Amino acid sequence: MSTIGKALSLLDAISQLDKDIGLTDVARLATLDKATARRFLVELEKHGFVEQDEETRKYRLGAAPVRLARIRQARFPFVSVAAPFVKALAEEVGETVHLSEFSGGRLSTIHVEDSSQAHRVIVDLGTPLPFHATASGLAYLAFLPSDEIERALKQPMERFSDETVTEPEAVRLLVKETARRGFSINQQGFEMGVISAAAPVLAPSGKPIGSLAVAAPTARTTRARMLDIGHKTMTAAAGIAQKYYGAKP
Amino acid sequence: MSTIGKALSLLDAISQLDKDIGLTDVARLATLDKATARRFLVELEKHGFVEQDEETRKYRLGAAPVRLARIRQARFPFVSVAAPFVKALAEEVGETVHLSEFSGGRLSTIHVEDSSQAHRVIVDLGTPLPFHATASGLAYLAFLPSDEIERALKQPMERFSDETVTEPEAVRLLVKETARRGFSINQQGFEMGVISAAAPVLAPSGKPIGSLAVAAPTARTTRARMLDIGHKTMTAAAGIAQKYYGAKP
DNA sequence: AAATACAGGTTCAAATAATGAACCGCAAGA
DNA sequence: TCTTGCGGTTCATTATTTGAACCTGTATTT
Repeated sequence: MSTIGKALSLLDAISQLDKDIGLTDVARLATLDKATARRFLVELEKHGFVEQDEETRKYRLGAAPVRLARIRQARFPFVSVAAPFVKALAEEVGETVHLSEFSGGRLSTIHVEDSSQAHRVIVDLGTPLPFHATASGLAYLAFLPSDEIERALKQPMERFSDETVTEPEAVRLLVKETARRGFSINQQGFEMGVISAAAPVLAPSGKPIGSLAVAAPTARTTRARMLDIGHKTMTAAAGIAQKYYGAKP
Repeated sequence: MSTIGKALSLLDAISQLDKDIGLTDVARLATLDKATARRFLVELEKHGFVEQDEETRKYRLGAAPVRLARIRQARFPFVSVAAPFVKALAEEVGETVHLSEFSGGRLSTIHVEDSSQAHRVIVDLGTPLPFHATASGLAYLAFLPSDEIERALKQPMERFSDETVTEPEAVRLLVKETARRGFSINQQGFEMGVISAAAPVLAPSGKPIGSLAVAAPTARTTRARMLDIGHKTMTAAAGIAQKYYGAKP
């Protein structure tokens, strides 16, 4: 892997932490030598992607991405266009709704609207969503060209819970079902006790750019309710796509 | 410069463009060999920091910073805390107000609230604000420890307009005046026809983290009005700091 | 109070990755 | 048809990255 790739992976590792991290730990986490990690951190800090706490000497994500994100969103306001739909859907179904976007070879959560109920699913911002083990991932996969689906099915499939489907053949079936239905359902494949339904947000070309997903505790879901939620999610996702691509110059 | 630094500078160059750019052009812009630029772009694209238009083959800023920015803002909600103050100030003074943050060795605009007036100053998101030639920069400088001020004054000072102050001694005077007064005033030093007033947003330690600035067309400003605006900006900046540092865990 | 452990940070010879001139193939314009 | 300029690639040369061992300061243990 190139130096740049390694540095960006280090940044990625830091971004997935919710607290500051020391040099030794971050080097171990990114499987880099301490000296190498330090050089990368210094370089990243120079550009504002990382910052070091002056007191504790620990490192954390810096402010530079905020600037870049504002620029990106001025041209491609995906989150701001989608936010009202996410909120409306969360209110309609009374469950946590999250939006993910494909970027850097994976799907990551970029917006969350929590359910108003006390017992609700918590989704972390920035979490990478594995294609085979989440409703969002399946919804995304299902609308990819078949050669890209096959390529994704060849990747090793990590097990996240007792219910994770890790057989390529079984995943292929789920993907086909999702494509036919228009939305996906994932039962506890990522986290026990959570069932999700998701629909892709499609570009005019037909290519998915991300997913909209509802995550509910299994305790209050039935098959019928999930199908209903799935349909509503599909409608909302289509609404996002229409507004996002319609409003652009 | 390290490979990482070069790649991040390339990313920075791309971010400052408001349209897509081709390989040859971006290589020239970043003063890199075409082959080198391509390798960097591929690496940056793998991680989602850059994306290539499938049709035109041109490159643009990717979606990865959006994810990182959301994570950063969940912990340090500088923009979202400041936004209401920015808006209120814009309404109060009837001019364009912008917020900048120090990151990666420079001050960049991260939020803008346009004046409601037809004749208004346009501030671009993401624009780097030179310390010596903008009100924001002077406000930031003025509250730095004196050794850091001196270091900044030793940097070469670019001329942006006929009115840009480029003499270190003259800038030092402006900085001293700003420190005494609590806010800065910059008359057409960055762009002709624009006069600005700015105040720093200070951390509890006393270190500035960014600036709040009002930019008005010279045509409708008087010295008295700018002083009034300056005071209001100072109050708003202090409000941001109080809320930002008060609300944190 | 001395000893230990471990943190952040640095050094420099050895190992590896970055570099760029020259190249290819293609498409638009002359 | 020929030329120009684009995106993209190649590979011998060159410069950068690498990491074991090293400092130094500070908690923690004995």
